[in-house]
Formats: sequence, C-alpha cells, structure tokens
Amino acid sequence: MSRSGTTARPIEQRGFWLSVYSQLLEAIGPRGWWPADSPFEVMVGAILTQNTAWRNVEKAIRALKEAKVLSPEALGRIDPEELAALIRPAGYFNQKSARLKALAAFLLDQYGGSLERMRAEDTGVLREKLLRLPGVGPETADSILLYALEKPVFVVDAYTRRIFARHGWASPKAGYDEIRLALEAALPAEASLYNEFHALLVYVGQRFCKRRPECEQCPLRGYARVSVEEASPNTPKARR
DNA sequence: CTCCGGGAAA
DNA sequence: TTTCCTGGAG
Repeated sequence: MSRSGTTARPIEQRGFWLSVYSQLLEAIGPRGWWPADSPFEVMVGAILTQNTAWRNVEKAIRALKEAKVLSPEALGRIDPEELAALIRPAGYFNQKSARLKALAAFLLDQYGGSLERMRAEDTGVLREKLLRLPGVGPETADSILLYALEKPVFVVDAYTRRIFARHGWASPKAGYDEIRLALEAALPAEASLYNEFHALLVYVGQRFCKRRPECEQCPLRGYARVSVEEASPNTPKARR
C-alpha cells in the first residue's frame, strides 16, 4: 500500500466529536430542525432551500399551502409555470419547479405517493435512487433521508466543510462522502444525534464561522487543532 | 468555473 | 449598493 503522506488525520476519536456536539448543544440549545408539518414538506423544503435563505423558502412553502398543492399528487398535476410562479420567492424558480415535479413523479411512480413505503426502503438503495433525480445532489438527498425519513445519515454542507477545515478537523479538499462517512463511523448511528448536530453546525456557520470568522464569541473557540490562519490562509479578517 | 434568482442583510 | 443564502448541473 502506498503511503502518500496526505492520508492521515483519519479517524477522529468518538469522544472528540461527542464533546464538540455537547459543547454546541449546551452553548446554543436545540435548533428544532426540520420545521415542517409533514415529511413531504421537508422534502419540498430541501429542494427549495438549495443555496437560498430559509426565510425565502418559508414564503414559497406558504404559497404552496395556500394554493393547496403541497402533496405529491397535486405537484404531479400542476403546470410547471404555475408552480414556478408560486415558489418565486425561493429563487431559481424555473429549475426548482422542474425539480419538484421530478420529485413528485418519483414518489408517485416508486411508492404510490406513500412516504411510509418510501421509508421502508433500504437506506443505501434509496440514497442512490434519490441521487439519480435531477436537482438532487448529496446534500439534498441526505437532508431528505435524515430530516424527512429519520434515517441515520449525516448531512454535510458548505458550513460543515468550512468549520472542519478552519479547525483542522478535515482537509479543505476533503470530499463530501469522505467527511460524511468519517462522522458516521465515529458517531452512534442515531438520527436524532445527526439531526441536532448538523443543525448546530449550520448555526455556527451562520453566526460565527462566517466568511469573516468571529471566533471570539464562538462556542468552538478552543476546539481548533490549528489556528484559523494555519488551516485556511486567505481568511478575511472580521471588520471592526 | 458559470449559470440559475428573488429577497434581505450588510 | 453589494453580498450572501441550509446546491446542483452543464
């Protein structure tokens, strides 16, 4: 076996990740993810929130509810342009309209629109099927698996990768599955744990580990293996 | 890497 | 006014 030298920083100790988790939970508190009235609403939200502020997703979901089209059947029937108009506040409305139509068609075709039947499918198989859908990449697929179906899949996102890179917990070049599989291997396979952990990381990314990091008040201050400058050199300084 | 995009914070 | 938002496809 080759030992390229870029290998290591491999398996973090379980205790380390659990201490990070409890630190965040204690400092920030439960985030109550995913806010929705149904698993299907979670799936729709997972599409709508792609690179989009949640505030704007709420407007779109409200419009879907008012138009009474927040179901696989109704989304399957609605005209794509009409759907695009309804979800306009969430941005990328033409793309997302097509993506929602594809998701609805998938649910109807594969599971007769029943999320119970969908949930009964093997997680790995289901993940592959979701990834084949247009507009469903790794993060969206895993968000659906975790937050809509309560499968123990750790959701990795841009915040996660930024936080991990800055603290020296993972290489900046680490791939999506590399981080996901490492966390899943190091943590108990509990959906409730992954649920809260990811939500807390998003909070840290939004409030502290921003493009210009504000480490002074951050709950993760003290958990870094390296300095921010060392881990990610071109980080902008926070303005005063 | 660029495009898709409205909405609101900075 | 500019920047950024719980990404994914070409």
